[in-house]
Amino acid sequence: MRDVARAAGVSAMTVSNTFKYPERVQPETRQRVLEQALELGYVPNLMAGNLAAGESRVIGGTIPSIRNSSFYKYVLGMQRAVSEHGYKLVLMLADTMAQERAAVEALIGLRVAGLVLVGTDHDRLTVSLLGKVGLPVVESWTRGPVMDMGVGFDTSEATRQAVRLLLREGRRRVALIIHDGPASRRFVERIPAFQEEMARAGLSGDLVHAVPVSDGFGSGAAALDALLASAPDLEAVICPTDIVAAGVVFECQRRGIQVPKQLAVAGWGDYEIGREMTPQLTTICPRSEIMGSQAIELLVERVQGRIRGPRLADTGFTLIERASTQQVMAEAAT
Amino acid sequence: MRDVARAAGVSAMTVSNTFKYPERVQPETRQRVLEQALELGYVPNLMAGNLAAGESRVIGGTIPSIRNSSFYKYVLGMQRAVSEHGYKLVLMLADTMAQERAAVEALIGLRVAGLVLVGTDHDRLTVSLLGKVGLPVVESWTRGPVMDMGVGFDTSEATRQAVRLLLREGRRRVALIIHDGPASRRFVERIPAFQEEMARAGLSGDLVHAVPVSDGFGSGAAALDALLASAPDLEAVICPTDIVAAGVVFECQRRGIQVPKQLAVAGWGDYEIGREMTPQLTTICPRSEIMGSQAIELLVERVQGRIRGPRLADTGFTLIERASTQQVMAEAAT
DNA sequence: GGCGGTCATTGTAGCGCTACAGACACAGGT
DNA sequence: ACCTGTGTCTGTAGCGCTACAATGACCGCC
Repeated sequence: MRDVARAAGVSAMTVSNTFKYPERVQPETRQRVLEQALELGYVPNLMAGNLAAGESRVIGGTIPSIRNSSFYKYVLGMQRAVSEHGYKLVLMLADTMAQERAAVEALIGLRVAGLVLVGTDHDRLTVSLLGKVGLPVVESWTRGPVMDMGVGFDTSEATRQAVRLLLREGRRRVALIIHDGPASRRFVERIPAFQEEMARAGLSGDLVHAVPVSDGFGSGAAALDALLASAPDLEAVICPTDIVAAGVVFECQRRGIQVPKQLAVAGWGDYEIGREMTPQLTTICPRSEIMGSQAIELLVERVQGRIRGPRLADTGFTLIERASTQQVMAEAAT
Repeated sequence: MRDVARAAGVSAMTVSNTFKYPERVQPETRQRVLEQALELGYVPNLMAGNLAAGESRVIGGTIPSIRNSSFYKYVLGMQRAVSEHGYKLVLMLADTMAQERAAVEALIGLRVAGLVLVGTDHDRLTVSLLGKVGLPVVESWTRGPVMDMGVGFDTSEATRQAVRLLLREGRRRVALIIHDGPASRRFVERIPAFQEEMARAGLSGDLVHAVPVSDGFGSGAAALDALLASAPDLEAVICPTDIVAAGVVFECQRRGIQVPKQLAVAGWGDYEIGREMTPQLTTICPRSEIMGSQAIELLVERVQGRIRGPRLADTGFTLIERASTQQVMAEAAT
């Protein structure tokens, strides 16, 4: 900074102001400073700046995996919102709670202005740490209870709507596939909603099967295999993601089971593949991008002191009905 | 830090050492400090630390999009390698050159130890800036020429191998689909290799069609449409990604074109969908995870002064032959 | 008993920047 | 001539930490 100041014939403070408060310095002076900065390859040291100012315009986020296209849109939403507010978004990967804890510590170490985490399953230490440092935190993909603020939609209601759709189409023997494993507890929430809705129709909600996240399409094949073994009269499945649903459909094609005629398949997440494959997948669209931007909005408002206390934003969902669950005329329509 | 020091009855320096050089302080003292830190929710301020020490253990990365599963593995590889070396990885999204420039500036501002960028297409200012600050940079998914260091594989050779495979299977009318748009210039490299290899077999290499990245599966349908319009006798297509290849296959299913019998379809990237769909996709496997970890290895070695000067690591590729291009017995084998 | 060596711990200076208060020039009003 | 205000620029102190040198305390050895 000193070099730039000298080169431009001004004081260090003027260089600082040029970058932080451009309107405080005269256009010509600013111009001269910027030219010299460019010439010398000077980029203000954010670390020193934030240290001195005691605040940062960086928001941290952890993402459990970048495999899914829902997360893609979710991150896009966050990115768009941070840009609009003049913040930066830095992301760290966290597939396990231990990794999440390490990521959160690093981000606190960077003294980010706020944090966006996925879900409500966190290490005890992570939670107590966040409580102590008092950093604004948004938990996404959840309806709570949250540490501080949350964004998400009602997955129980979404599950119930999916069940009702299948029942309306005349299916009786309906199964629910979920994911299990350390980072997947959020799928478990869907079970009671599924069972309640089945019970309300006088049906059994015992066909629940869990598969690991990591197997992707393969999970669909495995789940179908297991479900058909215990229920050969299976008529419909609700999958944890469109990926699994696609896996189920592909496996049906291999086995000669007709979808949707013999088996209705509902997905979750409105992935691209669901729109493109044949038959197209019925799915729950989570409006991930809005969830991402909403998370940032909450954070920014909190940082700016415009809101305080716990918040929980409902970003809604849509049940998109497509060919994979439609009993009648499904093939004729193509 | 002072509070922790007071609470543990030691000096601030001892607290600092406890975190930065645990072996320098006696186990009991260390224990006492760590307890107090946990109690008070103290996390060392990385910014102040890095500022004082003049170095950081953070590596920055930009990713153009987190839509693809190749990038998923690539990022996983980087993450694994940074953990092994005691570094942190912070990621920023950059879909356009302008966004990349902003991300690079922010990361330089954070005074990261090194940077991993995707591809060699960068804003002029980004390149000159990186040159001036002298930060170690790895460009990935490329064979150069690079600013500093690079990792990647020979996409021309991969293209040639794909063409040869199709010719061996007896296809003559072969098309190449690529992506275009600002962030996709790397696909263009494949064109000369395609045309050369076709010419070598005495065939025309004029069937080259570009589609936008953003349309996903839809690009496949669009490309097939355009190609069939100009060449109804089309026998094979090489796609820029497995997503596009899947889109082509889905479109063929809609139109009643048999794959691979009437049309051979080769993908690129070894995405999950290519293994799971029917027919399975022939594809170029880029070994993305190794590319990610190799990028970090280069950076760490450079930072530690064990290597200097330009580097270009070849992480190789594999041509995986599956049903979507096999002329004979393709259906009988299922 | 004095000396060097080792080890745990501690002061001090300074990393690069910004908040804040002050300085200085100039305009306009009285 | 004096004051007030405005707009632009500058000096100083200090953000939280670490490098480095320095301080003791203790040990073993001649």
